[in-house]
Amino acid sequence: MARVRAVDRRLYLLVEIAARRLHRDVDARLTQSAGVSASQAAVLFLLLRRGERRLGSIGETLALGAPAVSGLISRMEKAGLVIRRKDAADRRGALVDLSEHGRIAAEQADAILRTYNAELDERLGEDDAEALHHALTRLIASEDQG
Amino acid sequence: MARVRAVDRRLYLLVEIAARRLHRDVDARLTQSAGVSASQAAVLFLLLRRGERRLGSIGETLALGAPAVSGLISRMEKAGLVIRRKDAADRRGALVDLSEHGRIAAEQADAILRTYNAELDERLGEDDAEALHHALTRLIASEDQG
DNA sequence: AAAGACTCTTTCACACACGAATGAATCGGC
DNA sequence: GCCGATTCATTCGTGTGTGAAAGAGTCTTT
Repeated sequence: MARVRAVDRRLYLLVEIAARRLHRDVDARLTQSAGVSASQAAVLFLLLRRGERRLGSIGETLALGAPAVSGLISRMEKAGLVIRRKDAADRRGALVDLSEHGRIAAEQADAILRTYNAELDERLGEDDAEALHHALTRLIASEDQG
Repeated sequence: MARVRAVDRRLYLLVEIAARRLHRDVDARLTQSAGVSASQAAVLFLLLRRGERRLGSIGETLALGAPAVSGLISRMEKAGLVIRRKDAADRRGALVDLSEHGRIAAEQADAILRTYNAELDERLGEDDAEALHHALTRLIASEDQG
C-alpha cells in the first residue's frame, strides 16, 4: 500500500502498473496451462468470438499498431495457432483465422481468462469491478475521438 | 465503442488496452517535449519525489522485474539522466539518483504528466476518475498479498 | 488508361519487458 | 571464522511493442 502513494494522483502510472501486474499473472497462467502467451491469447479470444479477421481489424480492436500485429501473427502462424491467407477481395490485405490447434488453445485460453476475470471481480467486489469496467470503457471510447 | 464490445466482461483485456493507448499518448508527448520515454519518465518522476533509490526499490514501486530496471537504468545512464553508484553500506546493491540534466528532464516530464492526468480527469469526469483511481489502487494493493 | 493518392501489410532498427541463469556481497548458524 | 542460504544486480535469449519507411494493391481523378 505504501508503494502506491508514490504514484498517487497519477492515473496514467496507476493504469500502467496495474496492467503490468495483470499481464504478468495472466501470462504465467496461460503459458502454463494453454501454452500460449497473454498477447497471443487476446488474438485467439478475438478470433474465437468474431471469426476470421484482417490484421488491421485485430490491431484496431486490441489497440495494437500494424507492425505489432504483423509480428504477433507471424509467431502464431509459426506455432500453428492461426492460418494467414490472402484476401481474395482485396489482395493488399491478409485474413487470419484459427487453425484446428488454435481453436483448442483458444478455448482453453478463454476458460483461463474467464476464471481470472472472475477472480478479479471477486477481489474488487461487484461495485468496484463495475466502476472499473465502466471507467475504462469510457476512457477507451473517448480516446477514439481524440 | 463497437470495438469495445469484443472484450466486454474481460477486465484484464480492458486494462491492457487502456494502458497501451495511454502509454502511446504519453510517450509521444514526453518524447516530443522532454526528450525522454514514458518508461524513463516514470523513473524520473519517482526519483524526483523520493530521491536516491536502489534498483530493487524502483522495480517494486513500478511493478518491474529486476532485468527490466537494470536495462532501463543503463539506458538512462547512457543518456545522462541518472547516476548509478555502488551502495557503500551494502555493496551488492547500486543506488540511482538524478543527474543535473535528469532533474531538469524530470521536472519537465512531471509537468507534462500532470497536464495529461488533468486531461484524463476531465475526460472521465470527477466521479469516474475517482472510481478508477480507487479501483486500481485496490487492485494493486490486493495483488500484493497475492 | 495513366498518374497520383491512399490503404494495408511488412520490414527495419530500436526500446522495453520477461524468466532463467550467473556473479557478487551479505547474512545466519555453527 | 567459515560455509551454505539468501539477496541484489546483471547478462542472456526471446517476445512484444513503437515509429518510420518500403512494397504491393486499390481507388480516384482526369
